[in-house]
Formats: sequence, C-alpha cells, structure tokens
Amino acid sequence: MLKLTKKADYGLMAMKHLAEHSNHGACSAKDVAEAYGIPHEALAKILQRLAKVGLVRSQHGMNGGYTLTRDPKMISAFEVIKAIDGPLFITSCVTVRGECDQSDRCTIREPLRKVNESIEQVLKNIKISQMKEEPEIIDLVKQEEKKPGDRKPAELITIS
Amino acid sequence: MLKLTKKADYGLMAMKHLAEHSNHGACSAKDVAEAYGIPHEALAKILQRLAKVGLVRSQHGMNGGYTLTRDPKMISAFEVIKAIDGPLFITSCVTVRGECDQSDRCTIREPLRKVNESIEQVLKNIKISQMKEEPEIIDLVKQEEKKPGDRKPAELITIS
DNA sequence: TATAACTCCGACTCTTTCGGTCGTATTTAG
DNA sequence: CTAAATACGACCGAAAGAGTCGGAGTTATA
Repeated sequence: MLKLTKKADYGLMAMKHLAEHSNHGACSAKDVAEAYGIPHEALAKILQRLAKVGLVRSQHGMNGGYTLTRDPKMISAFEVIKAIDGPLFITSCVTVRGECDQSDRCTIREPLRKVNESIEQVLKNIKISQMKEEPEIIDLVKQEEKKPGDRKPAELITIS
Repeated sequence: MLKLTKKADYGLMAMKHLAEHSNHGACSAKDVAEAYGIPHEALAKILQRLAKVGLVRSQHGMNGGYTLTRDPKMISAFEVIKAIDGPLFITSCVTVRGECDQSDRCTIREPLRKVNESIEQVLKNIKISQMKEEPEIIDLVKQEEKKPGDRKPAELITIS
C-alpha cells in the first residue's frame, strides 16, 4: 500500500539519467531503458507524458531522444510523480471535486488531508539533482519514534 | 496514486468511532457501518483484521461488538493502516526482502527510502484521538508552496 | 532529392489487485 | 433452545495497473 507505481519509479530513474547525461546530448528511450533493464516501450510512454507536461523535450529522427527542459535542481520529484500518476490523494474520500461522495459523516477527512499536504511537501522538496546515492545529503527525518505516554509538544522534520 | 485503500479509510473511521463510543460499551460492526453508510459486511472483515493484530477486542453473542484494547491516544494511524493494508513501501523497488529484483542499477532507491521513512513518521505521529474535525490540533505543514527560482536553504515541516 | 533508418506517438490487450457479496460455522445472552 | 452477533472462507465483478503492437513523424546519408 501507499506505494507509487512502477511507472513513477521508471520516470524518476529516467529523469535522473537525463540529468546525469545532459552534456552528452539527447538520450533515446531505448538507451535509458537498456541501462536499467526495463522494457523500452513502456518507458517511452512514460517519457511521452513527461514531454506533454513540459518536463522534457522530445527530439525526433536519428540521434534524437529526450532532454531536460530545466535545471535538475529545479525539478521536484512531486512534479514527476504527478505528471505520471496524476494528482495524489492519500484518502479515497477526497476526490478531485473535493468531498466525500458516499457519506457526509466522514470524520477523518480533515486530518488525512493534512497528512496529504505533508507528504506533498516532502516530495516537492526532493529535487532530481538530489537523487544520488548519497543519503547524507537528504536529511528527511530528524526524530525518533513515538514513545506511548509522553506528548511531544513540537516535532521537527527538517528537509535539506 | 499514493492513496491508501478504502479498507484503510474504513478502518480509521471505525477506530475513531470506537474511540468516541468507548463509554457506551461495545459497538457492533453493523452499527458502525450504518453510521457511515458503508457495507457492514465489508467493515466486519476489516474489524476482524484489526482484532487479529490486537488493536480491538471482539465480543461474540448478543450485545457483542468491538472495543478498543488501548487508549486512543496511544494508537497511531500507522498501526491501523499497516494492520489492514500491510507494510507500506513508497517505491516498488523496495520489497519486503530488501532490494531491487530486476535492476541492480536502481539509483533512486536510497532517496526514496528516506521519503518512505518520513511518511511513516508522519503517520506514526497521528493518533486516533487526534482524528477529530479540529484542524488546528494538527499542524502538519508550516510552509508555502515552492516558487521555481528561489532556493530555500532549510525548510521545516512541524508536527503537532 | 529520395531513400532508409531511427525516433516518438497513440491505441489496444492482458494481468493483477481491489472492493464488495454470499454462505456457513461459532459464540453468547435470554 | 432460540435469536443476535461475530468469525471465516470462498467467490465475483470492476477497476487500475503493466506491458505490447502498429503507425506517424523526422533526420541523416547516399
């Protein structure tokens, strides 16, 4: 549960790959797919959606492929995921149109909406350029787990 | 995407309902289901899973039903969700056994694992007793959205 | 200029998971 | 013993997922 789809995974991998190879010109979908062992036609479709929202630029013909349109420091993981999988809502109650459809007494809607916003912010603050294998760059969580019995007045999650 | 299942939604609603009616004795699955307009047999199956992990206690026979086993202040949303939907992993790469199965060059595994931990902590800090319709109790996010072009050196997400 | 190679693009099918239903057995109060 | 409630398993339809196929467009090269 609560996992993002393989498409989003592939999209993030491809964006990172393009960021690392931006100096070598465009990368074809086939090249990226073979580099990570994923079906290249599935990844092509993902890159198409990224091109449609303007995150990458597609280039037809020989030696064509995809290039980033922005500095990878300015592209968040949230943008990539949202482009591929659509808007994210943690709860099934909150739809695009706003409210619960089946029960007007859904009393947990507001707290979960807050959680949803929190997750969005976490993903918005992760940039493609940070997607390296250096975990110390990203310090997402700066707190220990809860201990039942004490109420911590203020907890912190620091990002970057 | 990134939404938790309806079962988890129902489970959280039921837990909150039990927390509010703990002084009236046990609540039957049918009562809870009718209160929120959800099929009572689907909710019964959810409550069974919650009973199996010990979050609620079931009582057979007439005037039976379900009761919480702990103080609702000590039950986190994470426990409920995990009991219903299983362990959560934000990325498909990270399985229960640990690693990517298809590609050993999945370079985004570690950053996403950090994101995953962050989300877990957010959910662990939301208690059933906090699931009221008073949004000011829970202040999950304390920042505005990003503006492409400025780099905020340190961002904060404050919890409770 | 014309051909051919290489790329992107959109529609389609198949599989898996989710949500919900039904039926039967078990337990308990009256 | 009967009524009311949970416990448990199997089953079915719907929906979203992952992947595949052929076609359209573009550029290099002879």
